[in-house]
Amino acid sequence: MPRPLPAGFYARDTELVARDLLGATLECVARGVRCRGRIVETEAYTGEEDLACHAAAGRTARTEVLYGPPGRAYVYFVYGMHWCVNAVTRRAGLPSAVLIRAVEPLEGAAAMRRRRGVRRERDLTNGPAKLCEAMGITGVYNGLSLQTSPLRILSGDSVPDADVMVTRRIGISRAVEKPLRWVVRSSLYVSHK
DNA sequence: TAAAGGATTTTCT
DNA sequence: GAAAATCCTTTAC
Repeated sequence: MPRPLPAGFYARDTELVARDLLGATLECVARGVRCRGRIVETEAYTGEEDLACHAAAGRTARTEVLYGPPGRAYVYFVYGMHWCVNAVTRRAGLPSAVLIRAVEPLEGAAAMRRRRGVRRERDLTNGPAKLCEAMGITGVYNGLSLQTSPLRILSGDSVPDADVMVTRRIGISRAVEKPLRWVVRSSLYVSHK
């Protein structure tokens, strides 16, 4: 049986955590229904100096969780309608996190279809807000430990380096300095996107 | 397949 | 007041 990833897993360099989260299992128990998905795409937000990271705005009510201990969920609301979920990384005081960008349904696909509406199977969870809607993840989970129910990340498959793509993504429109973000995804996701 | 525009509200300037 | 760690639909090629 898979076990929750230990606290030490998250207390490392954010890009490493993003890489190693591939293949792990995201689990959410909402309204008594358990959904599980295999993580296939992640994105690293490295800290205050990363202008694309919410922590670039400094310590505010919104970013408080980012400044807290690693291994907690940072769930934020964006574009007036979407939720997205992150795993907080590095020690308390260093605000950084890994955005879960896509999963492959492993369990609870029926509930996912119900929440998302009738869609092509591939469109169920292939985006950061799509997977939250599918699994029932909302702001009520913000700040919770990822090692305990209802929202957890469990050890999963190890993904060979050969099956991992790493993209150094540059740019947000308004910034003078370019922020750096690291997108990491498995070829399994790429192949059927 | 790609590009463009709208939805909708929180957040910080 | 502007932009946002997105998604969906429509329109064009």
